[in-house]
Amino acid sequence: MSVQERKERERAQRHQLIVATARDLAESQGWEAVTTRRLAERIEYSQPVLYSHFRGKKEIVGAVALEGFAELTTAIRRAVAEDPEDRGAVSALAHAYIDFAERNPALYDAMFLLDTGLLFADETTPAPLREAFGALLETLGDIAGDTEPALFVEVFWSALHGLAALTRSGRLPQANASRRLDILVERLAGH
Amino acid sequence: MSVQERKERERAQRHQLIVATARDLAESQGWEAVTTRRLAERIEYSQPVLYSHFRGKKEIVGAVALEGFAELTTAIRRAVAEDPEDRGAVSALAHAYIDFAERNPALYDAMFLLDTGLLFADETTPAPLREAFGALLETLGDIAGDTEPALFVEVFWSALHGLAALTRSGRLPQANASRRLDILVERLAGH
DNA sequence: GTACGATTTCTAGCATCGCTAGATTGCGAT
DNA sequence: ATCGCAATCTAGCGATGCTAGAAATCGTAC
Repeated sequence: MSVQERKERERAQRHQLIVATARDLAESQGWEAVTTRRLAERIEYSQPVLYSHFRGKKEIVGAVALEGFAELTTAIRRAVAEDPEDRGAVSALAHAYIDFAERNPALYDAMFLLDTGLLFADETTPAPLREAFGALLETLGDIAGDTEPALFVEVFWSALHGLAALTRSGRLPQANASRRLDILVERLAGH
Repeated sequence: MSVQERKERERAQRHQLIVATARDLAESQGWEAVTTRRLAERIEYSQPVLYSHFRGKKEIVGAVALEGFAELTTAIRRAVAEDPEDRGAVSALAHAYIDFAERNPALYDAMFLLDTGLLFADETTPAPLREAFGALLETLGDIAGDTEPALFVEVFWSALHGLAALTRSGRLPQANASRRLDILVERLAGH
């Protein structure tokens, strides 16, 4: 049975190669440059191979997004751990979120902008998504006051996403991005 | 010179027909269904005619977006006028914004999601965009407190957009949308 | 070592996309 | 009625995502 195991291992490796290549390409030239032909050329296989791993391009973007959620979770947890005070933690979380979006624009797009078919708040929601939401809940739940924690987290997250999305698309000027974030945190977390 | 005038009038009419058709098509079947071929067929002209009015598809989407900004402005102003009390006005504005996004999803996408090449906060920013921002500023400026009004408005707007965008893309459940909005308004406007 | 059989991979192609060059038409001016 | 210009169309280019069917590869059995 060793042969089959090797094949599976190689398959898994190639699967990961596709995801990593798509991410690389997206981060360096934007998602519009991630075409099945370019992707196939980069991994040194023909296009149909992609379809033996993924249902289509959408699912490849989804796989990249999943990586993103895992990384966002650790980025948030790390930032909060460095500043565990209530108010400081919230601010650290917010800045970590925005930093993440700024440093991985294509990854962020895959997670929150592009259509990946990934289901959020649902029974079939992939673990990394739940985990990321959990990371937010851990620190933001404390300052929810009398509002339902999950709902408050969704609101906070939405506000962060709004800033990230509008800034990224050039609809908000790059300047004062940090001041905007501070205003938001003060109002949402304040007393 | 009446001939030339008639031609210009007809041209302007056709220009508007293209925009209206693109918007119709987008609102009824999504922007991915708005192709130059389908658009040309609907207006009963060949594709190249589109390019005698617009530089390309992007500019057509931009023209639709411009309509959206004008309509958003009146929607906000009307909502605020109906409830001019400070706190009520802010809540009315927020609900009007979210209602607008929900009722005109494709239009909203053109304004805030798709790449239209429209420049925001810039000298060359089209009037309807400035006007929309102005409408926000009129009511939100009052509750900015000691923070710079323009900056506060940007933050408020971002938060609204975050809610709208995540809800629209299915990343936030449809349920409780109104409660989320109330939480947001209370935290941003309250104190 | 060789030949078979199944799995893997590739070649080639489809329909569709945004966009454009060059032919063709139609219309106002003479 | 005819000419010339402007408006419009036909036809096509290089891409896109995706797939059917041919070709090659590789483990297995003799």
